[in-house]
Amino acid sequence: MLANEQVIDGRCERCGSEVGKRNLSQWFFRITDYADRLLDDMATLESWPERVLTMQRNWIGRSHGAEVVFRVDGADVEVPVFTTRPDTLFGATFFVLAPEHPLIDDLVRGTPQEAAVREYVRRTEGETEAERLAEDRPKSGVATGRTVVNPVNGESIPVWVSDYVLMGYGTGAIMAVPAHDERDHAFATTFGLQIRPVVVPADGDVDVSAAAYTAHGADDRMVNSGRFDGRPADEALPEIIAWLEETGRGKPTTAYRLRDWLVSRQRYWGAPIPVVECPTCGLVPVPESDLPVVLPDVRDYAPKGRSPLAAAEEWRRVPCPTCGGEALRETDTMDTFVDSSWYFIRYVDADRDDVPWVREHVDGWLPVDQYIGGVEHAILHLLYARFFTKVLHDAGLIGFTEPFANLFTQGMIYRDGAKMSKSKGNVVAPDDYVRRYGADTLRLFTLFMGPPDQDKSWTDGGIAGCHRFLERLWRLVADVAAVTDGPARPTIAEPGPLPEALEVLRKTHWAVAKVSDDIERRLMFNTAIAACMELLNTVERARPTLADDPTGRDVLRFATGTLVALVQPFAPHLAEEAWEHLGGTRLWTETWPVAEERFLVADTYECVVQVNGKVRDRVTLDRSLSRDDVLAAARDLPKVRAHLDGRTVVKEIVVPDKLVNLVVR
RNA sequence: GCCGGAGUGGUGGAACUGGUAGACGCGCCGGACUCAAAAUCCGGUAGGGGAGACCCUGUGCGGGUUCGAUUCCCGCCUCCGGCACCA
Repeated sequence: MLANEQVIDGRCERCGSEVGKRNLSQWFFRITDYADRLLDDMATLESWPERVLTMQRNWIGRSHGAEVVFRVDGADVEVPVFTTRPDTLFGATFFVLAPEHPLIDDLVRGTPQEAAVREYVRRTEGETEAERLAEDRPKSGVATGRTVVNPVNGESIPVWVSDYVLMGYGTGAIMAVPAHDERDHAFATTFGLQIRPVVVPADGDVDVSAAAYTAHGADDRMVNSGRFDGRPADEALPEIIAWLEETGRGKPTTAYRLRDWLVSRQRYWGAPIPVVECPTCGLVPVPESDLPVVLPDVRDYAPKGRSPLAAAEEWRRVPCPTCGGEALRETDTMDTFVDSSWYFIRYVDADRDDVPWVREHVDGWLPVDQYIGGVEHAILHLLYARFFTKVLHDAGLIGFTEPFANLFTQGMIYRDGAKMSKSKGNVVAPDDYVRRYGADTLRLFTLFMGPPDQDKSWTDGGIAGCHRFLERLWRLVADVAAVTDGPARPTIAEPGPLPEALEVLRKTHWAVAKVSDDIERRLMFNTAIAACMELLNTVERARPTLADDPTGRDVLRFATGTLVALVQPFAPHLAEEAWEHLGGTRLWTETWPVAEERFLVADTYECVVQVNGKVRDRVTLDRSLSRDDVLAAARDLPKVRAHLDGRTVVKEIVVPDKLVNLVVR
């Protein structure tokens, strides 16, 4: 019913009910075939957040090592194991099979241990996932009474069965090296098995009776390892792998933590898996001309351990696409993550009903330039979508191999530790705040709280401040509309005589540049909103003066109209109303304001003057001054002079239009 | 345990490319308006010293590079997130 990724602490990530085990034949996507490409292509995802890439990397969990074949004593059976530490092969003192290992039956049949082993296997099968993964769980296991031969030294070592070995990773069997693996060490200690060190640090022996020696010192040497004795461990490792390969007892291998993607769901809502089961032909895919398979109408949608579709008898019965005989449809439906893995491709051609999409259209629009989603999708949706894209590319259906060129992950909002999300019933109920302050205030505040990629804790405090800002903006608009007229945002050719007019013009153009950049490039809505607040403060301060002058009134209108336009993305309702109040019609059809270069740069700047790196004074200087003039002006400042008195200037640093630093001794 | 991310005032956060630390907001303090309160407006608000002009200290801790470090490098601490019996 669920994929590995959808089980959190042994519970369903959606509904929280306990996950149980049942044997079912189900459908998988072979995502493991793409493990290497999913990993390696991450190098091309330069702008993806590091944490997402890391999570995917961990999830795929590629590790290089070797497969080593052990032969069962007294039987013509070979059991391969996977190890990342072939250099510790000589230290293998026992061997462990996962309880689900298919070989167990044959190994114990008719032996005195058969009953005990079967009992143990039965017990572990009954355990829930949560029980089996519980932390600090004491090791359990049972001896089979059988032995296998260690290929490197011919030694016979006992075979045990234990649930600390997972059937789903590697080969479901391990060579146990208690001297150099913590888990094997714990097991050996529990059952009194031999612990033999084979890799030791250069400075002498290490006590492996208390704990495993798992470090990889650069000077580690081999001991108890036959002809490798005394060799540096890091040199011996590749030699042992080469030797295993030459003698046919092993080979280099790569193992992955990633499992195949279980897509079968025994639910109604989901795309039916388009397969027909025919008594004569077996499993037959539904021909393309009959796709898509559409869900039947059913009375009862509730899952009851088998798919609700199984009850739709008429829908199930179809002629076999191959032989035409009586056959039955597959009744599993697909995981809904399957749909979200390619919806963005379908969006490009959403109104077609003959084909899902036309390649030329899709290649023209995709990959998605900027994808935005929550971090919670880091390893589910985003990994699946990448996988689908590669599969569709390999099938020649699209021309690109990664779906999302740039990824931005927004943080989550928490209150009292619970996340604010659709699926968790919105702990911070927006409705209350919408009722109290309106949707504009809520939206503005949500964006003002901080950078959108960070998690946030909701606090009621600040929202009133955002509401106050919008009220002040509204009052400004009303005041300006009352004392001026003309277009909502007039064109300003010259600032006129008032210094306030120039200041307001500069601030307005500064805000346009800042807000545009914050929205488009930086995705920092909090600082964009702060810039709007600054502009409001400046305009409000200058308002009485500007209102008394004809050009000033134009500037006032211009600044106010611009401010309204800049606020529009964050508070659209109020902005539209305000725009109309200023005499405009539809703000959302206007073009975005553009900052004028001539108002962005002033003739003067405030030069910071440091002595030995410490700020001692500031002075307003003309931009046109030469380096020498700047230095002279700086040195002439009384406060600076006091710090230079009786000392020698050994270095003068001038950062143009910014600061001067005088280094004295 | 492994892997990521982050530590800045009372508080959310800002400082984008190594160049004025604390923008903007909240809170708090003082003032104006008011019979009073609310709302609104004005001023103040990193810490310490000083009557004051000013001075010193300060971006988790300890070092380093640099004329100059919240920003770069090395070593630690703490918190958050992901994975976790993965051989």
